[in-house]
Amino acid sequence: MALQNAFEHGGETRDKIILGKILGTKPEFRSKVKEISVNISEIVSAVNQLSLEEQEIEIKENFPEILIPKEKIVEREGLPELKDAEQGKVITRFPPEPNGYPHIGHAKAAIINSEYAKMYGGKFILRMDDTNPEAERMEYHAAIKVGLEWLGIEFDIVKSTSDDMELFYEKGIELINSGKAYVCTCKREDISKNRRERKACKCSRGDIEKNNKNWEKMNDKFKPGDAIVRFRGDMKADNAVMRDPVLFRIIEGKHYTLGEKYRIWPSYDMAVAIEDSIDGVTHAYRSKEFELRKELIEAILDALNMRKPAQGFFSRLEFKGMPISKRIIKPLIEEGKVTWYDDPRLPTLEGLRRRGIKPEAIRKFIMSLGLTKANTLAPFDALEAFNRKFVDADSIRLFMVSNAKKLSVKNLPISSVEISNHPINDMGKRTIDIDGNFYISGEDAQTIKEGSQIRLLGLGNIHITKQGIEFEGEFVENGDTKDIPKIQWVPQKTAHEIKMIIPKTLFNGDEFNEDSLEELDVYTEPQYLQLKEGEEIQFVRFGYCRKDSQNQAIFTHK
RNA sequence: GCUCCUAUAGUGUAGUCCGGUUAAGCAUUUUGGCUUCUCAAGCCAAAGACUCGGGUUCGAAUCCCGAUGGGAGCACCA
Repeated sequence: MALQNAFEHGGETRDKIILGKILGTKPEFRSKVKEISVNISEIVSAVNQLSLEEQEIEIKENFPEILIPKEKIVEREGLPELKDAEQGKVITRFPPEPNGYPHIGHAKAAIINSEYAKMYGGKFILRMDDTNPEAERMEYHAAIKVGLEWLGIEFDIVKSTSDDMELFYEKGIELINSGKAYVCTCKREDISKNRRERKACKCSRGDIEKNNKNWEKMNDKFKPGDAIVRFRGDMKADNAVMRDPVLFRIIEGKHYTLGEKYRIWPSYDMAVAIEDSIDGVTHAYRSKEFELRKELIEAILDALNMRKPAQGFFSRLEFKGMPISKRIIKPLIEEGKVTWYDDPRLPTLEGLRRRGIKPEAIRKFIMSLGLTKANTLAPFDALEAFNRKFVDADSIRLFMVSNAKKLSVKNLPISSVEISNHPINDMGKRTIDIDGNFYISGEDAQTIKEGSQIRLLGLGNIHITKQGIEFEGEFVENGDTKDIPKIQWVPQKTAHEIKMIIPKTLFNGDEFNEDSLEELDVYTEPQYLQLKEGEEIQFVRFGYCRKDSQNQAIFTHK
């Protein structure tokens, strides 16, 4: 063994390492560490005396088996195993609130939970968490559905939290009657202050009868803010969430599906606890800002003698310089700094889609992030790398020139040229008509010298006879393709002008990046017009872009 | 302020539960090479990490204690 180790590490080994290896593989020696370590030292020094060549000979003669390369460690695929998970019996869920457009953070929660359901052959629930009529709208509900569909996430059950209002009331009354909840009529500021100071208020001493009466009053007499139902937690608890939190409150706004049918609405904790329990959710994973609520949710379910799901948490997903929260995005839209929620600079699902990010890439990317609780600010280039791999295989290759310069070529022997749409995969060919008048891109033009040769990709070599604002050249028959600049081109006659939009980071630190959207007027081949909207293109030597419309393309990435 | 969570290369992670067969694996990034009628893709190679300080142990990324950095919660939002 010493021999092997020495050979693998340049002819030298150390006794400590050999000792570790022996103890690691043969536990029976662990009680005799002292004795064997003496032996090991002797062997090690003997081995180190040998030269690398001598070691190799020794190995070949006596232990040929160790020359066989070691197996690589297989990396775990996918998500880590769930605790207490039984094949076929796992139920997970994704409970978004329809209060905004879905973004990459939603994608993470949805993908992780759906993957787990898949992994265990279980069920996956979409539950619209709509218990705050003031914030929720059909528009958002629909946007979330569209986003999830785009991501390719499938659900076994689709429901809304508000489907179970009567049940929440039932459970709420049960809590009141068992003395585990009470109606508090204190002022909002006082409640908050008491929470901070860990003091109970007088309402918590009210008897059950009074609480029942007040609960009835919440239905009509009390105004929003006058009364709330609080869970009898522990005002002295270190976990502030446990200090008699809200279970129900009065909201008079119109709910987007139920209208004004109800005015007492359950809080998040109440709703989630009951819903996860009755929906049969076995494993509830959500982002870690909810971590403190785990204890509360379990306390509520204990108080009601209801089944508890296993709860897990993962870090929030955000990209550097790409804000996720409505609080930041909304003003940007209002000020016209970004156009809408589908602005390609935004990490919304719509934004990512318009930018040309594929749902498969998002899934892979999220899976690669793992399930850690450490804060991550994922760099966008990781997503791009995944996306590039998906997109490369079926992106048509097209020519596009920016900052166009004219080039006229004399004695062209042909009037059209056929160019392959993809270098490896069979995506057909296109024919481009040519008459000797081309556009080439300004960046290439700068490096072109009079008297030199360039190659117009797929066409042929050109001997440059004049450089300047406009270029002139002569066609070279059977030009050599080695060691010569190869550039893309577009015929002037059929050039189609489009706007190229290049999204950049929205924020540098806290500061809005005024140059976050670069716009270029570029020429591309007429073939562009034949493509479907949303198709991914690779503009040769420029990068991958998504066709946004007949006149506009969005740069995806290099 | 109080409470909780967290810490592995530039970045994201695997390994940590159950210390040794991993002088730390993968991906991304960067650089070089091969290939190529693209600066893409593909292939090959290189570079690069266990936050710090103690303790336990023959042996610590892994267990314990402390410090420090980062994040979250302390809403009648979810």
